[in-house]
Amino acid sequence: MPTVEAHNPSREEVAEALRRHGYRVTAQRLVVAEALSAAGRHLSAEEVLAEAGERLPNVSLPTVYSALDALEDAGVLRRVAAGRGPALYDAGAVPHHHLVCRRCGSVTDLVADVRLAPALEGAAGTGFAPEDAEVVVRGLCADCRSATG
Amino acid sequence: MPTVEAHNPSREEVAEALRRHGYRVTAQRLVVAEALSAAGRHLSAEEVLAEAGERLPNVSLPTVYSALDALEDAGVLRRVAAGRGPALYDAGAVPHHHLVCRRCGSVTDLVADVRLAPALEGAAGTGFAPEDAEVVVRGLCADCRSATG
DNA sequence: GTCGCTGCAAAGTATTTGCATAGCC
DNA sequence: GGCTATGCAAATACTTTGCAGCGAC
Repeated sequence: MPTVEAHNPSREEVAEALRRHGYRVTAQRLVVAEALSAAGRHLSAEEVLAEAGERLPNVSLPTVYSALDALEDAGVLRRVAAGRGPALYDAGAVPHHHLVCRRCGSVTDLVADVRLAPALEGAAGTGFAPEDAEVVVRGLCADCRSATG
Repeated sequence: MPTVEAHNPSREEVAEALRRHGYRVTAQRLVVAEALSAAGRHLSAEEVLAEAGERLPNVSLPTVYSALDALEDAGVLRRVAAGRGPALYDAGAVPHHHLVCRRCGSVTDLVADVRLAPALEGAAGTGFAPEDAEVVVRGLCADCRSATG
């Protein structure tokens, strides 16, 4: 159950975004985007492969990585700044915040109303071209907190 | 030139923090903390090894990782949520924000006044024990912007 | 004196690259 | 039809683990 309601872009919208950024539209890329949307949570490349593999045979891990790169560049999904372990991908086009556990590396969504405009303006002032911003809260998740005190 | 003035904790303060968290104080750990402070920017484990190696002979990469783990747990430094490539470490005890380039993975500091209290409160409400929070702005750095349009 | 930390080597995991073929535009 | 993306295999990059000896407490 996702903490944030995502828009879940349609195949058309994904295809459109890919074309607009100069990428070709392939079945693999659409399936990868769809698998991530359907999951409704953060998935690693390997988990994406498992999901996508059920919808399309003979999908390989390198292809998943390649598709994730293209989709990220097209703005359809984003790579989540995880702690340790494999990188996680997030289907949401809706920006939201993340809770990262310092101990186990888990990443969960957080809904909070934070005014990020000052950060975006400050970024633009340094020559950086900001695209989106999120708050990353680091600490201990409920499980790790009760386990280690 | 660091964008944020760090406090650069003394050896005593680092030793104190290690002891308080149940870690032993070793020359390697002090040197790793010192190398990171002296650099005044984000370093990868390998870069830390290069810096530390000049101050202490026979320091190995696994020891650097081990020292970084202990120091992070003791709150002396933090692992920066980087994009691609090796993880970066930040000596600053002072929380600040980061600009992450989606293209080249560079991470630079950002000074901005953002009210993070709502995020911390929201996190605490879910059972998560927040320790610190930062804003991560994603986009294209000046170099990548001019290179690819 | 005990137990954790280091150094070295080696393994393990995550991600990228090379090359021939298939498929989008 | 040209040129990019795929699939497979192999390589690379990063980080962790195992074990014997040293050193902090």
